[in-house]
Amino acid sequence: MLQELKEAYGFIFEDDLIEEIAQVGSLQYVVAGEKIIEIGDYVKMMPLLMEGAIKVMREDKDGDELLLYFLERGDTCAMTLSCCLGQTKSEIRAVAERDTKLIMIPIEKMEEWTSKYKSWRDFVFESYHARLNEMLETIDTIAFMNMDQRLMKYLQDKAKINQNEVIAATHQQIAYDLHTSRVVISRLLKKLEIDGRIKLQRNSIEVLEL
Amino acid sequence: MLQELKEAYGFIFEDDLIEEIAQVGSLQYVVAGEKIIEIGDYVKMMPLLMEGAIKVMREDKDGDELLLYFLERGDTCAMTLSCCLGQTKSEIRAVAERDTKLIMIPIEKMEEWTSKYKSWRDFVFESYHARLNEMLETIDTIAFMNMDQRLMKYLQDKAKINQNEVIAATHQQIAYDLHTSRVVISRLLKKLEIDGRIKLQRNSIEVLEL
DNA sequence: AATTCTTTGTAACCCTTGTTACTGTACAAC
DNA sequence: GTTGTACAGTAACAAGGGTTACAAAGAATT
Repeated sequence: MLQELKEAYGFIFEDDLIEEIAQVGSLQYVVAGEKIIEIGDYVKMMPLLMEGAIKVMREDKDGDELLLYFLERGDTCAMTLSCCLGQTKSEIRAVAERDTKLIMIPIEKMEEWTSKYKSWRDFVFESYHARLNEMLETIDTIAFMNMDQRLMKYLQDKAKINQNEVIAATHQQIAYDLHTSRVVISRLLKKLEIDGRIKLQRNSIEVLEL
Repeated sequence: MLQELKEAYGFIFEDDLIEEIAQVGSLQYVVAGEKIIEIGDYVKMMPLLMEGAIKVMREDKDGDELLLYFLERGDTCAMTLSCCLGQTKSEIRAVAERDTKLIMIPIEKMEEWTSKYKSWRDFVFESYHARLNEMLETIDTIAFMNMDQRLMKYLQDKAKINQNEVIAATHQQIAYDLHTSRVVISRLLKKLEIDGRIKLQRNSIEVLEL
């Protein structure tokens, strides 16, 4: 674990801190599609993403969903972080987008490391910064873009995070992520295909324009 | 200044820190409507809100605007905070919603206080937490609500932040904040008036249902 | 091969929101 | 008072996107 930690976080954390993480952190593997955190959960551990990717979603009272953003290696979930510190319930749902390896850190360490390690403080601040910017981008997307543009951006983001220009997803699944209906997605996807920007197959979409 | 600082922040900051703030901070008065930070500005000072209220806006390349949230006494702008730490440009615009009194802190102090004062760390984390939740609420609003609901929520929020159930605003100004057109706002306001939820006058709106 | 289930394509329709255009009214400046 | 300007009301229409309904095509099961 130590070696992997150094690979993923060696550039930002001091050796002392990395060793502490290796000691108190517990490895956890999550297969693609599996839920990591549910809305309303109390968060007792903070995840550091080692490998894979995580999809962060928002849901309202009526069960309407919306994709917020993806997390990659080196990221941590600032929302979770925020919940850890405040001892509040999770406001979001996290689902493994790919097979994912996490290191879970007990929240008691948070306070300790924050005063002890400058690199940890910087990491936490940087995470908040990154997450606020992701949220801003999400707001830009839903506030200023039409559904066809949102869809294209979604496909590009998803191809990138899965490191594969062929996306495995049904129209219905995409519709959930973008908080719209399957019919709308089918309609727009067909239009994108006619325009030569994607190629449609059953259960998968190839993004031609990246 | 010391006395006011104790009133506004005495419950969260140690006396030592409050004295430091009083020493290095500079008071600044901003009248309602005046701009505080523009998109693209480099941020050299961090504001602590003593009195008044600030409106935080997002704008895209085409000049389309959207209100993100309001800040009140005791708040700081986490976006600014985030920019200070990262030495990046502002992603948002801040405008005084009411006459506002700020204490501006040089960003050099940030790093120092973060390692020195636990209460400062907690404040910064709490600010991030609050801002992330505001952003989530903003996303909920634009993603899950219709324009009539958004408008009513906007009027209520604005009445609250201005501590006055009579809102001074033209339909056009509201339209900018909600990123829609004047005609749409006029239409929906008239409907809200017919439903007995507000009362319309020229240049002002009285919110009856709070 | 026949059946069933899942996924996709598409038409028709409706509602919300955005656009254009025109009118009337309050208010300030002259 | 007359004029000009900002603000508000409203009609008519357009566009985007949500809904319902149904058909066709793969894939899985029997």
